[in-house]
Amino acid sequence: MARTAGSTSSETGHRLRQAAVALFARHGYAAVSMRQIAAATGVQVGALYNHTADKQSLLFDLLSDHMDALLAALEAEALPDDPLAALEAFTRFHLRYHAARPDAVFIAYMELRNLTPDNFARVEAQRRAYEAQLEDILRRGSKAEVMRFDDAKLACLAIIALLTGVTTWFRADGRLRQSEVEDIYWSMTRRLVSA
Amino acid sequence: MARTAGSTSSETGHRLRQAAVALFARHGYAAVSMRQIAAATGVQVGALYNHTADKQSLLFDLLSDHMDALLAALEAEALPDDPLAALEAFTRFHLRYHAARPDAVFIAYMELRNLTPDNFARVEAQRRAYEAQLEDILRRGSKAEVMRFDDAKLACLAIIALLTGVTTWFRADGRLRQSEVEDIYWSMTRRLVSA
DNA sequence: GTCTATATCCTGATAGAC
DNA sequence: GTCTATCAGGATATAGAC
Repeated sequence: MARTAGSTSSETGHRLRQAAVALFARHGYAAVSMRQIAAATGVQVGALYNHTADKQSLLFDLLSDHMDALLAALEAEALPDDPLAALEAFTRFHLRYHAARPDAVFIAYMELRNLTPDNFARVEAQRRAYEAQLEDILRRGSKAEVMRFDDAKLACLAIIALLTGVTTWFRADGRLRQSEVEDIYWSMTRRLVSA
Repeated sequence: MARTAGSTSSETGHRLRQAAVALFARHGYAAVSMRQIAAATGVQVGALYNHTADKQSLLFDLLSDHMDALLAALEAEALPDDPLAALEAFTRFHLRYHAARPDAVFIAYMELRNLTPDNFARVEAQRRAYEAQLEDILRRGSKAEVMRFDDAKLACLAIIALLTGVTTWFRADGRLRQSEVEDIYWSMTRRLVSA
């Protein structure tokens, strides 16, 4: 597990993490003080340290737990064997999962540089494990000649960037519904690698 | 002009801005102190304030000047009238310009949230002006039936995300040369909107 | 234009009462 | 588990000598 200290299940611990995710997403890790987090949690600052060893552990736990949950959710999807069907399932899963938790997604790639080198390496490994699943789909699609691209690694990174970019503008009450966005982005992803 | 105080042309002013871009890109605006910037500039902290009104103005000037320069460089490209040729020119320009100044590009979209609301609005307007150029190409391509997509705005955002994502992994001494990356990404961009 | 010194405030983290 | 009080240090920004 990612946790180094403190409890996840306690009510205060839960509120602490919710407050930290929201504040880090809005202002950035370095710009948010433990006092601000305490206020948003509804306790005094000293009480926070019953639930996290320090500020760095708090950030690491948020990121690492997010990546754990993302990987677990993807595995629970049970992607089809057919490469094109798997790519569609991955695309829709990625969009749906990320749209549902914009704050956690945002800090998971904006606050990487505020992790200590050790913690960064661990979160990076989790991120690579996730991307490896997409790259595997692409390689299988290329081998089966139902997909075509110049470079599997770059196609993988391009699709991740394309899909994750949605989080910067998507709003649940915006012009387009979640399902419409999914359809449009699946259309673009399919074209990107079409044979 | 973006500048609110201080000089651009002085030697110290120039070093200050170079140091600030590098440090903000590596550690983030909020995590970098004026003392660190002074040390990297080669002066004492008090001297910085002869070249910038305060830390916020420094950030704003860096971002705003970057966007100004990006827009000016794009206009200097004199994109072709033909929509597909224009899209290729835009794609290669974007990749080339961004690969050449990774630090400035990085902070230009990572540090937006550390701008005051007024400053944020101004930089956002500059960014929209840049994206509007791409959207115009796409609309002309659609009208001429040499491009096809479900939604011009989303296709625009998707292409920007796709291309800008390159900055997160591209290294001049990496596996691929700049020209190879350009070719591969132009290939993917073309497919994305192909009729 | 740069320096040193300083004002004022805020930071993460801890100690010990309850 | 939460509180109050506090420590030691670092933050931005300014003043005034040179």
